[in-house]
Amino acid sequence: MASDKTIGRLSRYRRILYSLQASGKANVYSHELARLARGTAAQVRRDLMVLGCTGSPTHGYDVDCLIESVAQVLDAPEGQRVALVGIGNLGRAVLAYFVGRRPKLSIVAAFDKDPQKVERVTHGCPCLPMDSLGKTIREKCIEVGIITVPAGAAQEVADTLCEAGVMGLLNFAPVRLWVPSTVYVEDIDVTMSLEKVAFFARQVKAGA
Amino acid sequence: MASDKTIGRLSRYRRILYSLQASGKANVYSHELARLARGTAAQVRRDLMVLGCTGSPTHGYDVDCLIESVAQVLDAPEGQRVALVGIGNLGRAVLAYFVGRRPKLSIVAAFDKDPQKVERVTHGCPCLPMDSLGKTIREKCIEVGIITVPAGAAQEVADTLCEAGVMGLLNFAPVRLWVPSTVYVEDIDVTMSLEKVAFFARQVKAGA
DNA sequence: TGTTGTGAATCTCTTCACAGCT
DNA sequence: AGCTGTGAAGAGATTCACAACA
Repeated sequence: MASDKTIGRLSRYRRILYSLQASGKANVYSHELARLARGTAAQVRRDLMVLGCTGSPTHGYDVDCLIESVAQVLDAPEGQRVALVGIGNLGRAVLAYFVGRRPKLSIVAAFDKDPQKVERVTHGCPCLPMDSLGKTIREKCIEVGIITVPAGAAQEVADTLCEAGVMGLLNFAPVRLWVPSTVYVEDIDVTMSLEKVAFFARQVKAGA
Repeated sequence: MASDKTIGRLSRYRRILYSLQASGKANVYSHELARLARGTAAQVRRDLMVLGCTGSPTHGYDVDCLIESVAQVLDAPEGQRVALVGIGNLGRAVLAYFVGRRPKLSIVAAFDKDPQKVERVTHGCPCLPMDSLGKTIREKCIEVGIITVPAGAAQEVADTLCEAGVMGLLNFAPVRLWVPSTVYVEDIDVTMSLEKVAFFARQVKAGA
């Protein structure tokens, strides 16, 4: 149905729509949304086609309706639970950002192998010991895992998560994870992104 | 010349090549590299075409030669300097990961508006006050900026960085940055990635 | 045999362009 | 006039497939 890329952009649109809503804007044109989302008007319209929601030539799209429609695609009606593994600086940053932001997608448990970090509550999220990982995933019906452990520990964590029934992983560790083909993995590779930026920063200077 | 995507993959290949080198492997076939990089053999060969380096049907590619060739594309001979702005959990995570990892791409200064965090050295990187941002960028000839400040502060930081001559930005803040068209921006949008993972985690379960 | 290097084919994503609407 | 919705065209990236080679 909707491609990987479209799903990503719908998420981005949603953030923009929330801020438009907060600023009291009731309607939005595709070209406005495009400007705010680094895209073209045609692309926005294409993406919005996957939602049921239709726009009007006179007022554009209704902001509330779009938010509703995006939620219908992106959010699970019954909600989805997420576990974060690795409470280092990165893990804490992700926790701090996410807690309470999406009612339908909440980080319900964090794990670390360091007992110092465990048995506390960080950003409203209980921190649990690593050896209870599989058990907790099953008990709390957690479907998504965020891996913020060092590279050397990532595969083992992924194995435990997958075995416990997680169907999607957001992986910050700079290694390829081997998981069953039914599990969706998205990598966030900061080194790659930074090297890309450095490369194109140079190109611009050299080229046109 | 080389596309955005190819440059990204070259960076990924490099990491894999380093680990192959560390494990004493002298040669590698395209299909091996593909397996380690989530790609196809044909794709790897295409990507490697942009390097001068050529492989042999009998032994595949020479690992040392590939590393050398990738460096010739990705690294600036004279090196590039990076500044990180925003020493929160996320900023510290990025600092900790990067320090000393790439001789040709080093974070030479970090900035924060909180005086508590300033005048210290984190992970071998001097932390400076925000009001010296522009001045330091110019003095140290910094070409790349990493933005790890909250969303509300990101645009202002970007403005200062661009004005001081930075040509590339790696942006973690969930906002669109407005910069001159000569500046390359790469966004890392964790919310988007997580929502994508959650979406496809559900699809797999529902679909095939 | 099994690999590389690459033209050609294919697939996917994006943009164009315009009918239909208000 | 200026927008949406969308078929069709275009651009870009990936994969195929095979000649050349060791």
